Amino acid sequence: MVYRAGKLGHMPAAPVDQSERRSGALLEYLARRMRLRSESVLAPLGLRPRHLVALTVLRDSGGSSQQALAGTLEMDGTNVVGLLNDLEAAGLVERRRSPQDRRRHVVELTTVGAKRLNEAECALASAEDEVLGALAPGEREIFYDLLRRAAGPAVTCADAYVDEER
Amino acid sequence: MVYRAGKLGHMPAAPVDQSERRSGALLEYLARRMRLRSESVLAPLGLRPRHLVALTVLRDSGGSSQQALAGTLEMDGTNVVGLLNDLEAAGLVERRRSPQDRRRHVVELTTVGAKRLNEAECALASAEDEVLGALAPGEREIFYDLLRRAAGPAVTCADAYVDEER
DNA sequence: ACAGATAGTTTGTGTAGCGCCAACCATTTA
DNA sequence: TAAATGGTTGGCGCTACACAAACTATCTGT
Repeated sequence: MVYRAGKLGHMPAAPVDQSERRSGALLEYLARRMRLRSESVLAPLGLRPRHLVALTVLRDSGGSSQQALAGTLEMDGTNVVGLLNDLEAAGLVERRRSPQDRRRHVVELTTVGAKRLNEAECALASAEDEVLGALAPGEREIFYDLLRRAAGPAVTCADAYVDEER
Repeated sequence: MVYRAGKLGHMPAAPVDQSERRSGALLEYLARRMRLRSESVLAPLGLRPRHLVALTVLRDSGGSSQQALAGTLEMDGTNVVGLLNDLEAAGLVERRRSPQDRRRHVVELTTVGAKRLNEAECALASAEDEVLGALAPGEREIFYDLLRRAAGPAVTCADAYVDEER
């Protein structure tokens, strides 16, 4: 549904402000700031933001096939391979062949991986403090909750193995 | 330095409880999904997510020097030049020399730019619907508000080149 | 008025992420 | 047995970005 609030958007200075949900640019903006800071914080741990995302997904889903992971992360399968290679080389993740279908790899966090993820998240706290500094603790809590719920469907959908067609 | 659980070492093993600050990965994740969708929606308008961010900042700050813009966007000055070249070539933005300091360019949205930004945001609504679909409208409102406040300080701060009425 | 700093621009270099294609293996399914 | 599927590898090409160097125009301080 495309609603034009009216084609009159003009007036440079004091208009409309139909700021209902214009989250796109803001989200991008915030995420960028967060990433810039995260990178430096994460570097000593040998991780990059992507890795964190992948690890988080894996923790929350409790393991998934690479294909499903590629789906959740919305990135190309071939690149997922590289990502997992990194993580596995670091011992943070494990690929096991699925007993049901031995073509598949079931990817799971290792204990070390979970621990490292935890550390990383702690280390990240300062970055978040900086980026989300304008929010009060309570608000940040809400923010986190909303983030999680927004991301949730894809992430929490742990079954991850159901898929055909496509 | 290796991060150790040290002083906040309560709960070394419980995976679920420290759900306070976990926004980093989620933010990144959501932003990525949003960007993927935004790109396709924005393409027909000849814009990319970065442009959107820049335009948004410019609108919200009501104009700023390139240097200030580089600061807000946290990107290198030389790359801002290219970004603005695009935008100016498309007539969405205008560089005027500052009367106070003629070395400076004051960058401002043009009327066309404001209009285009508006259109882009409308076009983006569907992308947002998709990505934030799990949130109820009211929640989305809150989410947007939080985003805005979190981003706010940096954006609103811009050294206020007083200037209205383009 | 001159030197040095500053805003912006241009060009060029290097790095990294990522989508995509193609070839290939192991395995499953028809 | 043939075809489809999950994963892997390698390669191509594009884009974003930081960074550096050189240049112009302009400001500022002594």
